[in-house]
Amino acid sequence: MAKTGISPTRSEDYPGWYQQIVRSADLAENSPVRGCMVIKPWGYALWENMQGVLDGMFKETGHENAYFPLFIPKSFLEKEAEHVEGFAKECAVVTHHRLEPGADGGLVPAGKLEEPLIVRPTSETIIGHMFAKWIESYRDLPLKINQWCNVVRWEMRVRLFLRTAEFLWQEGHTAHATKEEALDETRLMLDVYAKFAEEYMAMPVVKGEKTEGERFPGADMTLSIEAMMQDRKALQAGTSHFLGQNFSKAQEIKYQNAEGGESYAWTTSWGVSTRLVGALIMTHSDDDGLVLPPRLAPKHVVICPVIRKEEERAEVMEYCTSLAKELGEVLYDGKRVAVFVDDSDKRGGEKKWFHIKRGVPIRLEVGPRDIKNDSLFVGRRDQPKSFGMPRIEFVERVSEILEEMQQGLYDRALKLRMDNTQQINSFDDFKAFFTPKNEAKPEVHGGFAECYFVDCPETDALLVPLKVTPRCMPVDREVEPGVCIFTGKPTQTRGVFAKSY
RNA sequence: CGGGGUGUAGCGCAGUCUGGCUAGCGCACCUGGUUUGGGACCAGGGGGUCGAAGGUUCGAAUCCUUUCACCCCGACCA
Repeated sequence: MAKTGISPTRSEDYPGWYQQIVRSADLAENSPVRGCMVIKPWGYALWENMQGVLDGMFKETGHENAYFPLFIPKSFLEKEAEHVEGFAKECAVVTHHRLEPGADGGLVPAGKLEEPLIVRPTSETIIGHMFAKWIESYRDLPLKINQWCNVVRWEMRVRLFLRTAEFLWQEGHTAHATKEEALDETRLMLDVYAKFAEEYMAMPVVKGEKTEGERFPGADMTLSIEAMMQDRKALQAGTSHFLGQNFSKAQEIKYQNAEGGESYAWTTSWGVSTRLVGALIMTHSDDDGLVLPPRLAPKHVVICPVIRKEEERAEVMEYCTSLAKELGEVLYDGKRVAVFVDDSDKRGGEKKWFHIKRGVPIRLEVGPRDIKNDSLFVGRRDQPKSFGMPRIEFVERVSEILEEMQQGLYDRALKLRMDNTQQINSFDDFKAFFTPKNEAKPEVHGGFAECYFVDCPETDALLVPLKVTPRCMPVDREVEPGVCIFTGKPTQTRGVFAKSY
């Protein structure tokens, strides 16, 4: 069948396809508030599953959750110079605390605040302030805190989940006695993110260090995980920052060491956001709709009763209910298989497409014919054709099938990345790699280019017209001497370059 | 903030140049019927102060003035 669930398709119009996926899968929609989205139940359930897994991983690595204020006094943000510069342009500012009736019948702000409050764009400053109070002795370290919250960054251009003015995230903040310990923490949390991305989202990532230009404002080192989307652009999916003593010095996060002297703590921060939902969509979904990795899918199996005559209803429904109960006892990935019966009065085809678009991994169709044979009609979201299978066999194998799907998604995504990653050794080849054949309406092109380079302003300047950025300098790779393809200088640094979101 | 564009039903649009019946169409929605192993069909129906304000006119979605909002391309985007 040529007809696709989603129009436009990926190759016709990738950004348009993305928007349609979000809409058709009922994940989120725009709100009356500029730049802010409404996350709908199906999208939020997905986020909740992500939260659940990550939260468990944070706790396993010794972190505790806490909550800090939404508002940050302006003076707090002013303490770390680079930090101010990085965020000042995109802050929402609260200046009043009351509304009064105005002349034209509307309301006007009144009660001007002595000091404006900033809606947090990130919480280093307010959390650092509290850390300074909580930390007195080396015995109070390390301090490892995480917060799940919303933040606001006044973006001019927004895309649902990928970049919105308000978004949900977690931000981890830790303080350590030594530099080495803080660096270990920074690396550890990057590993946690990479593990989550690969094992749960089925999304392969490149772990690496950011160049100076791409670094978090106020950090000494920023690590990130970078994933390739289906249009071959890179998406930064998580970051972990080593903040050195920049914030501890700005905020007086000091402790008394074992020798009795006073030392500044070493701090880190790390975060992932609802952008991961966007990453998930762009990694796996196809021209028929959303595709969810089973480990994060809010529902694994939907049972669609096929009822042709009213007399059949009771028997079919009873069969479906008992099947749902039986499947619900099966364990997948350490939890019960999430199964539900869709008894809405949609027609068969419409119902099928509804669940395809929403990415439910497995659809089961059960009608009188199947009941007679004690078999099921099984549709897998990763395969175009449905097939019959005895009920007993399906119940036995459901967990295995889900895991097979999970692995299949990862393998497919990894293949896409490998097929579109090239080692490039000259600037001419580099330009050719990133220049679309059709400038007016660029086709899907490029990918990840791995090149020797020197992180310097000359390099950055050459990248600007190509709209390419250094994504990261991969860690865990052997270092050999080479020549920078941009400046011709000798170097030992290799980077991954790509167009990005 | 610069350049371009668009505001008409929940969504997508036509109508505006050249003013004129009760403002239309597709999808969605509601009702009834026929259907139902795959995105149904037939019939009927509900839903609009045409972005806002002012003006011209016998008459404005349409012309004029002002204004607001949004979108696209730049710029910006830890």
